Amino acid sequence: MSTKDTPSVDSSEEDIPLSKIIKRRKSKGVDSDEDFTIRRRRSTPRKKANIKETKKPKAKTKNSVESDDDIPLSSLTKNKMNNKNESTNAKTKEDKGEQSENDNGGENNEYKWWEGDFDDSIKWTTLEHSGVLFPPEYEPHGVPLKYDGEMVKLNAEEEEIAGFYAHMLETDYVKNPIFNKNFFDGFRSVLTSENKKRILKLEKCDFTLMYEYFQKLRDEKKNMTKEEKEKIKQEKLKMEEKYMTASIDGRIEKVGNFRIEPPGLFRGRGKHPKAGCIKKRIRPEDVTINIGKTCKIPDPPAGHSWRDIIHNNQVTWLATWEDTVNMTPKYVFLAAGSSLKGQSDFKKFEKARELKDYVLDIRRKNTEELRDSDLLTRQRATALWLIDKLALRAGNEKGEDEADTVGCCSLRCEHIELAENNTVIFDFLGKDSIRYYNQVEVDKIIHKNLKEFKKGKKKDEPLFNLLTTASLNKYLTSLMPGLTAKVFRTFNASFTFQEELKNTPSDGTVAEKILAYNRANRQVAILCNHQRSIPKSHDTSMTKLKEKILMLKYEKYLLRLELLDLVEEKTFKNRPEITEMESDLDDDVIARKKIEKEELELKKIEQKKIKLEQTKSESQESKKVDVEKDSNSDEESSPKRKKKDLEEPRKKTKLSPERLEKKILTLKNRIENMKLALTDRDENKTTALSTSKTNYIDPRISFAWSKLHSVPIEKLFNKGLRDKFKWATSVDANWSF
DNA sequence: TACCTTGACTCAGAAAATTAGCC
DNA sequence: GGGCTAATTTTCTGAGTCAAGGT
Repeated sequence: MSTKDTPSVDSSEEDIPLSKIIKRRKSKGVDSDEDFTIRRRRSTPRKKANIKETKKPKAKTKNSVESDDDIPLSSLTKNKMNNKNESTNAKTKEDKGEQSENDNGGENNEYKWWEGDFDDSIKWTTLEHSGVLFPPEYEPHGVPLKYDGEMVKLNAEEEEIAGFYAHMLETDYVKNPIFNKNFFDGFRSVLTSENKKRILKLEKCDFTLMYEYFQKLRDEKKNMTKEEKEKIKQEKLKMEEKYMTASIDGRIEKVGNFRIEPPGLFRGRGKHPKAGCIKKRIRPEDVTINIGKTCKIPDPPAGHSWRDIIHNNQVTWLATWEDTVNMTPKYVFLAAGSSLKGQSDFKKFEKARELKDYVLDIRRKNTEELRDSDLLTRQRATALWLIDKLALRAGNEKGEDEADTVGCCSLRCEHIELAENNTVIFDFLGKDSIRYYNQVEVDKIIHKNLKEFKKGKKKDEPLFNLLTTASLNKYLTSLMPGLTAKVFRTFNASFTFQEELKNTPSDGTVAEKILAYNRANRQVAILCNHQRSIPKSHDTSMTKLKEKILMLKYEKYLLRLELLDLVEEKTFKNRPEITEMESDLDDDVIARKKIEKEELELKKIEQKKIKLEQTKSESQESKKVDVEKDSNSDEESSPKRKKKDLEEPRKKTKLSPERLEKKILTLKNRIENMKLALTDRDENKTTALSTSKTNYIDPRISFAWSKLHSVPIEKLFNKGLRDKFKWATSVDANWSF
């Protein structure tokens, strides 16, 4: 089970109702940070100016007017965002370097919204963009479908749909009966009446000709010359360029998903009832554009028109259309590194930090409510306990036409098993149909409550039958403004991460520190149940890496023997790094590595010989001498010789003791680093670290840690993350979540 | 419902490893 | 033999995709 070392309740306030405590604290200006062992981050009360309550946008008319008269954001005052005592000395030269890397196209006048206040109820005052990019029109290839052994010529529409399926022949989707049924229904619906009479069963359809044709195209593309590939890339870039950015309040920012999703088969996850349904082609007539009122409306593709043009500056999307499978809206947004997304991220993490001031009281009140006489209250308290301790998602109700996945509020009796010693076994499919399995020892009262909630219910009945996410969130908001179930996940992820980072060896190497960082990250990923499928090549690459380490150890062993031949061992009396034998390098391994090394050398010699013979046949006699020389060495390396060699003294490098010593130490470092990489990779095979890093862990923790331990931020965040989190770069080494 | 965040997966191309050739 | 560079192959990374959540 994942546990978190979260703060304990302040005993002096234990018996006072939560609402009174909050009121009392607010009136006294008491900051509950005192309750925490982690470092305080501010002396002034948490600024509220930056964290405005999220106003529910008013119901908007289709053509609501943008407020062009609003004050430009850039003119707003300097801020308190990374509070003064933290940020004043944090602007190092290094920071400036980082910023220049992050800004748009190398310009230095980047909009640093985090250095001022921002009002996020109005998302923009002017917004200009080029609309969306449509996928190319379908071009028929004429490859037929085989039905019951006979060729069937398809028209363009039929062929396109058949092609969607043919593309997926090697995937697991085609093993899913729901996927197949939905596809086949969709396919038959576009068939001509003649083909409809003929094509009756999917099992009799053979898409391999099309599949092979697509493979051929793929190979051709792969085998293009570098120049051809580059030309295509440039052409694509040229075509896409204008869609890639938008001008928001006069600033150029990147657009995220400017490409309209191409038609295809819906790849619903898990047992999604609509998996395999046809996603129809989206036309300009389906797309609504959101743009500044005075800005130029992008031209739709020739012969087409947009569905609608609106000017709604209370939302961030640039375009929207309706998904033809689930009838839900899809949007085009700015990229993750944009100011709007950055502000949203910042707000999210500040909200989670705000919870730190409330969480002790909320937990205490919740502990009381676990024993409340009212059933709804007990259910709510138990659910909140699970959300807090296990970082479960809220768990909204889901429709019949969606995959059967659950979160906390939608858990059913069948999803938990009550075992001995107050243990609860959770086993259900969560978001994306990822299995959540956890055996947890819980508080006695939780076990008792769950038992009570299950009593008399069938296995498919809801565990928390009186609770909904809406009612839970309404309750949470009454405890802290803007608090919802989701905030607990962010709070606990960031808090856990910060706590785990305390295990960083401050005198360790950079590699050791990174391992500690990844381990902390991994604890969060485990807590949030972020899984990934084991990479196909995992076992092979692990074996390879292990063998490589052994080979290095063997080489180090040879050098050590040589050194000890030249220098007396007692010289290295207090130098275990020189004298110590590698624990896993026993006689068998030494013998095996010896053979491997020799085989490698043999191979090299043979290759050299082949090469030389080629040269010889091509050119003059003068090479003959060399060839003979090599042939001799080959003779010596015959299997017979190999066996003999095992008992013979090893070859020496004839290096000086100083050089030998240096080489041994270099090898030692290489071995250590490789071992760390191996451990890291193995521990990571089923856990996806990126999701928590991107969405749940406050990036300021990482920037602070990177400064505190002198680990380059590039080792922790890739370019995309550095761009996304540029607002967090200026925290100092002692910043605390 | 509308709007936005969270999430796993894919695949192109970057990076690393390996090989070849030269001095 | 060793050090270096360039070419080629293999492995890994991350940007992009779009589905699936929460509020």
